Amino acid sequence: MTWIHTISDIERDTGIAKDRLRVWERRYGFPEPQRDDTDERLYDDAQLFRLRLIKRLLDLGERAGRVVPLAVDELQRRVDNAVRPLTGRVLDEASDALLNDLVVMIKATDRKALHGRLMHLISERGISAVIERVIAPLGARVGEFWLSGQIAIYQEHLFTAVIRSVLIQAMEQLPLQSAAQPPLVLLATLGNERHEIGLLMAESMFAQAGCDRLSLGTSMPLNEAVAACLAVKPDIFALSFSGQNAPREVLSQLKQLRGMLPPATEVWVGGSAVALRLVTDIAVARAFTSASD
Amino acid sequence: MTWIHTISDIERDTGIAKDRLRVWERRYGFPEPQRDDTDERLYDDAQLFRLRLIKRLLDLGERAGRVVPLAVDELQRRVDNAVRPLTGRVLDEASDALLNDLVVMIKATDRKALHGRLMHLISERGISAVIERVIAPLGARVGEFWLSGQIAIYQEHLFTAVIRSVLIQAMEQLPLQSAAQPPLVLLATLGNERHEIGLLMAESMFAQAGCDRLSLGTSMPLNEAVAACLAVKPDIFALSFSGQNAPREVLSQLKQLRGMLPPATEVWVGGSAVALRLVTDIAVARAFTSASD
DNA sequence: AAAACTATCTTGTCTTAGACAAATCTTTTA
DNA sequence: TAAAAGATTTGTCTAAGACAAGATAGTTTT
Repeated sequence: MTWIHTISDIERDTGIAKDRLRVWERRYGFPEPQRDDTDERLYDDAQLFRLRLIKRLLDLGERAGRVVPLAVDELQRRVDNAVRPLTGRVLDEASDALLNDLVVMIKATDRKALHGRLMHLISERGISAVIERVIAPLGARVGEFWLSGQIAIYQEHLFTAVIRSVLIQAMEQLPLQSAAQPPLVLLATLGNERHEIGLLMAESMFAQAGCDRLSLGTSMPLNEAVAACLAVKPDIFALSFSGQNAPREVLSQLKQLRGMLPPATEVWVGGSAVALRLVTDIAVARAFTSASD
Repeated sequence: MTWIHTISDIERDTGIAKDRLRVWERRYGFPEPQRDDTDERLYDDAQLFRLRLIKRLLDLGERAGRVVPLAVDELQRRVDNAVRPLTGRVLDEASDALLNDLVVMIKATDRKALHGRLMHLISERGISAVIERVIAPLGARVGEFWLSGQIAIYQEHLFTAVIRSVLIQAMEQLPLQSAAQPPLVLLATLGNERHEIGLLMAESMFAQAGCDRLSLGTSMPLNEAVAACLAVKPDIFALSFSGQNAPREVLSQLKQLRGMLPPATEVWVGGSAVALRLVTDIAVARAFTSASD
């Protein structure tokens, strides 16, 4: 059942622009799709999968000419190598078993069990610990499963929905701030970044730290984020970057941002895209470099 | 200070694809941008504004040939005419004054005042009433102000952030359900619809009605929404469509959806895109046809 | 050796005009 | 009045070539 995809489908599903796909075909000989009766491109599942792997490597900093011509297994190998150092930190057996449990719930779309288990964990260990040791690594696993097709998109959305609900509920249950003037944190993700969970995890950590917070939501254009920040004058501006982001992009955006904001505003950054490398005069929240997919 | 925009900028800011812009230029003589030294298109602010109006009318069902060649003031007139029946229902003086107050707060980016005032109103009148009579019309006004450039994008984002926080907080404060088995509502927006507030307003209404709810978030692909719905088996599947949607699209998506879901699952629809016209065997939530921008 | 400057690739995006199918409007026929 | 047929409209696809910004490699200077 090797589905047929138009070039628009591929653009939507991989994030690779049509022009780019056509030029790769011309230059590197891949992807070479079939044609329909009016000579329009038709891609199959194998090509889509290979393109997803390629996109992943490009976002990690590889160059097109070096990866587009590679065979699937070689691509897979390189992606695994690049991802393992981030995801595959050694876990004790108990944690691993717990994560497996949760993954099973996700695959069975048992939202109630998932919600209940997570809320229970939070009441036992506190939000921060659960985010760091359970939700973040779980997110990473789900992302990997999705990439390899073991989890459907809708299951990932359901997972997201449950996590959102859990985190919001947990935040509401925190005791009210005692400090008269808690620091204000403004949160956002930049550009095309749609990863809401990373942002919510960050917000939860700040919430537990007793901060006042305002989330701008995902996908803020850079200049608008700056404008908002100048208007709100927060103590901290926190950004979340998921692994979907190209490290280059992240770095250049952060530099721009730092230049445009007053020095009094601290810029904090979290998310797995950041774990790769980062040398700037911008604080990297240690607590949540591990967070988000 | 007539800014210069590349064709990519215009595509991003209006949602009109590059190909489409070029073909309009060829066929209707608009927009006819300047060229830089390498013959690439450079659009100015006036063209961007006019294109935004055109896009609005297209989304309302007009055809390109009929509106692309029109002058700005004619476009403006038609947009106003199309929008007023939705927005400008007669308000008593008190409501009007209240809305003006809130708009002033938004323009001054006074998030605390806005948050406080809305929470106070909710505690007085209840969530549903405030959504229907305050938040929804306020959202419509903000949308209009944004279109006419009186409110910056970041101000709209801040507004969204405040509303989000208010609604979530209000939902958490509702008394726990008394019914043993409250109906489960699954919520989502389809396609490119990113209007989170519409979805949150809908969720709040269901919350006040004592429903159990699960929000899939915005921008679900249609087939994934169906898959999620089949997996979760909710009693009600609720969709929100903002005015950004083309009525045609909405209708066709709804028909597809109804065909793919089991008859036992009710499909409810809300949002201003729906107010235009709708004749299907799908329930239109009267309570929130007025809701969302 | 580290930093700075150049030169040489690489690579994504823009350009052109023509073709065509799907959607929508208009007219005709039952 | 409704359905069928025909005529438009309109968005998207195609092609190969051009080019600028970014990345890499090589050279010179501090």
